[in-house]
Amino acid sequence: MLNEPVINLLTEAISALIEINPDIEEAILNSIETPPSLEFGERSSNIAFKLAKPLRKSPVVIAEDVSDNINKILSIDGGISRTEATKGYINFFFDFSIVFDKIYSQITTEDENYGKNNSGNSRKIVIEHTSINPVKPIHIGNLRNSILGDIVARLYQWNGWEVEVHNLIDDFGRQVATLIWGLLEGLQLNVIRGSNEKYDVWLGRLYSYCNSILEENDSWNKVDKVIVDIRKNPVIYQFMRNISQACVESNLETAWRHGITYDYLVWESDISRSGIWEETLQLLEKSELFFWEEEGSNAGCFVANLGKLPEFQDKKNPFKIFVRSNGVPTYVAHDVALQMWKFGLVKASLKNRCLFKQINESKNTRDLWSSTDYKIPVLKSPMIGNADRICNVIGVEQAFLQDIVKYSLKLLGLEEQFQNSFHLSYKHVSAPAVRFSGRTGNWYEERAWADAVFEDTYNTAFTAISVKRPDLDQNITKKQEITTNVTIGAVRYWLARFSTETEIKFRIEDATSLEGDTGPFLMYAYVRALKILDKIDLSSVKEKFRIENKSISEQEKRLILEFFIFPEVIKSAASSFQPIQITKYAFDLASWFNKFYETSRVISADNLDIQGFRVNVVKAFLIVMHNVLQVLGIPIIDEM
RNA sequence: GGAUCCGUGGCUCAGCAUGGAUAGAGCGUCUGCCUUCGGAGCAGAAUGUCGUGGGUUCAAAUCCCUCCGGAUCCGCCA
Repeated sequence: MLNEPVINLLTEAISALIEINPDIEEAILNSIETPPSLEFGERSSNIAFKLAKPLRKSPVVIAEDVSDNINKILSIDGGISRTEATKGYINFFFDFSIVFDKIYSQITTEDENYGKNNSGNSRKIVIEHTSINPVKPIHIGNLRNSILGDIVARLYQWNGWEVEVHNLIDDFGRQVATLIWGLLEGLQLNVIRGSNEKYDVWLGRLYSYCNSILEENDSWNKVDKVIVDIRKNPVIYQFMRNISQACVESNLETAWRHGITYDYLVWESDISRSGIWEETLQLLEKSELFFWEEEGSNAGCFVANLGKLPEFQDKKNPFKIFVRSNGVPTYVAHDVALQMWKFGLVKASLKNRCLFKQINESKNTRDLWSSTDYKIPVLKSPMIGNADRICNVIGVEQAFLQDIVKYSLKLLGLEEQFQNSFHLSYKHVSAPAVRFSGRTGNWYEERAWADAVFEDTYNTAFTAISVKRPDLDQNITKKQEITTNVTIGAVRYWLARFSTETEIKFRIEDATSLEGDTGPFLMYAYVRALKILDKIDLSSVKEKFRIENKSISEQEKRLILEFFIFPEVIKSAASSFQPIQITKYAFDLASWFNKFYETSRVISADNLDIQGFRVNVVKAFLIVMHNVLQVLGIPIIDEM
């Protein structure tokens, strides 16, 4: 919206110097940027540098020519008051009295939809996240996964996609079998559950204990037997399923308190028995790139020949085993089948039931469905799967396997699905001494569970609020409500504000921080803005005011510019799967509001025209900030 | 051995995709702003060979190569 008049003017002015072709059009489009400082205007173009070679003139001269041409054809209607050539750059200066008018009417008209677009065109994306083994509580590393996935889900909704969030429960894996082995052996008698201990926390301790016993006696083969029993013995299966279900429900409590919700729980055992692997195998067998190996070390295995793809040519071993010689498919084969199922390429005969009504931080309810082993489905379920796009949120250590999943689709000639398979990969959360690994059990680092981080942050926030709001001592319910919301905001923001390629170093004082580049900083800016409108007598505020560009301060201009770019940030963050872009934006927006707050008095403004203008700036800010917080899943509160 | 990612003030991180104006934040330190539209804030100061060495370019934190340091992956494990 801000760029369009700039592009039009540039194109017209440049056409006087050189013939416009699509390449130049694109170069003009890409040349627009935000200058480092407002002394260089509000928008600038470095197109003169790009034209230096074809025109065989210096960028400085070109910039001056273009700028002169623009000033000849300039009319104020587009909001641009003048241009200036500086050191080869062409800088555009806006008249904010005009520009703000436009953005204000757009923001107030669209209100809580400001920033949304329909580029998804109702296509469907399935986002899988969390997906932890149901034997332990959620730790801070899992929480990073969940929050990244949750924000990406919100982003896709804002981009007009239908979103379905899956959480895969691996109840057929080695970890569950280990736990079940321990329970069948009666090891729970040695790990007594505390009276207030959360169920998944206790299971986690028990699971850890099981591992240590197996390690001591080097008796891992006992787990192999349980793996078979779980599959073959209905009584043991049901026992396992009940334990897993209880663990998942305990995990869900943790997720919900952090504002994370799901649409569908996919149970690995249901998936395994639904026939999707067999169906997938039939499809794979039709391709000559997947075959049953008859000789060599892989004899008797069903393998994929990845060496046909340039991406895998330098691999030492281009053959990836999908089915072992004993007939059991590998993990990656399951993942390929699962991916095919999510795309609707194979039809699983799954039965579903509605488990819970989830309530998120905006008090909206959302049904949580689950696959089930019940003989008869409880209710008719909504359409599951049939995705146009898939995003799997999985740690970077699984990048190779996710590549195999994706490229298997390519080998099958499923180019469309190949292009729409995304792996949102992120690095681990680490402590100075230990890396939290769910596998080995050393995740059991004190205070690194999601619930513990929540509690620690809660306590820090509670102390802070006790100091800042002594008046709330009389209203403990309100105080707890605010503390809870501040905690959710702090933890969410902290886990989302790092690039996914950065390994987060877990330090409790960073995680629980409430000042500076944090969630509460954003929430506080919003509260401050609300308080202005609360306090001012709106009936005396001028709705039609006259203001000149020169009486609009730099802080006001910067804040208004932030309003403009929000819709672009929503698009960019979704297409790059980088929630950090939203946290950065939210922080900038709040920062500029705070600077505005310090320098531009609203209630005691110099005159009623300026006051009317500033009231509208505050109103626009509230809408944009509200929407950013919504995308981040940070609670929107009116006092703190 | 092969592959991928990371290395930016004392600490924790943005920026790199698509090369452009004085390399940005937050924390910590120091100085100011409590006659507060709510100080979880604001203004200012100090702190940088953007790991090293080369290359490409009018221009490199950003692209290419070398080396150093760190992480991860390359199972008939899941």
